[in-house]
Amino acid sequence: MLRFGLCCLFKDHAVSFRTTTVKALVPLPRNEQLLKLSAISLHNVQNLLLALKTVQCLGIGAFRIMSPLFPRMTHPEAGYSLEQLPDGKTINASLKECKDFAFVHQIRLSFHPDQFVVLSSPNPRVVANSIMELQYQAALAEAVGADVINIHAGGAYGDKTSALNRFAAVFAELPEAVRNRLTLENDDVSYTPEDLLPFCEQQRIPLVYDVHHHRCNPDSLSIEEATERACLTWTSVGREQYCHLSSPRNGWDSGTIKSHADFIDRNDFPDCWLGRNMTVDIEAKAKELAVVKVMEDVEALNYRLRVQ
DNA sequence: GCATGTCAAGTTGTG
DNA sequence: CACAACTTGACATGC
Repeated sequence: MLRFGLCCLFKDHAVSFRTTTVKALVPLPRNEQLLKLSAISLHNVQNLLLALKTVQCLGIGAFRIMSPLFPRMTHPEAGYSLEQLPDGKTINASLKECKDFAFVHQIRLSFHPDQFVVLSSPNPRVVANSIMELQYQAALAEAVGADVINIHAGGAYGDKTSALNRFAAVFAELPEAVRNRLTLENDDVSYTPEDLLPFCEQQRIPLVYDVHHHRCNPDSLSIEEATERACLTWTSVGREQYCHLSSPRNGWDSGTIKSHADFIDRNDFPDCWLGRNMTVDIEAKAKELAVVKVMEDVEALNYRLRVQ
């Protein structure tokens, strides 16, 4: 069965996530910082549960959790632990509720740390910060039962092989909670599926195949070949494949193919994905509306196949 | 109230 | 060399 995933936010449903900035926190005395962070974190975890319930009502099978669910948690100055927050106990209880709900309803959960997490960087400070952030996301993933923390390979620095070697050295030393969740995704400027597949196969890191990035940044592999080989990086470790799908904002002949459209053009849905066992995250600005539309389109495509 | 500029962090490619 | 694009709002500030 194909299952479809929503990324982080909703368009029409009343689910909201709050955040704050270091700039706003730093002038406050510590106890007021913690009060503010506590209120935001509590709000966010309660809305995460609401998000999961909404997703379940819509028949959506996966949800990507916003990285700053607990904003600034790993920041050197403003950082904190849940135990330090006045509502820490309630927050932990709510996390458990999210985990139970996702398990009962089989909603697959994932994280996607943003571009600042770069394990291949030649700069040790960047790598150290990245590891901190991954540890935070792994603790969160553990608490809610998420099986995927997906990142990009990072910069190429003019030499992808050396960059991937640096990545491998860091990967080997990561805590188990990070290592067994970490996945790599082909990106739209540097690393193609062809660059990453041998590395992923060798390191036993699952490859999240982003077909939109592959179309923006192609290699010698067809979509069918990339899908199949990426699939093996998941099934060989007993896991369900994960892919990403989006459509270009202004069509494929515009100069802005990398930016995401509101909805998925049904022609962008790869035929070879029909009937597969995998999760597909829908990266589209119309959020849950776009996921629901893809599910309807795929239903129609399946119907047409059955009739033929 | 409402409009507007800002927000921790990295890297690449464009103008 | 500066800035936008990745993702995207929500927040903080100032009128």
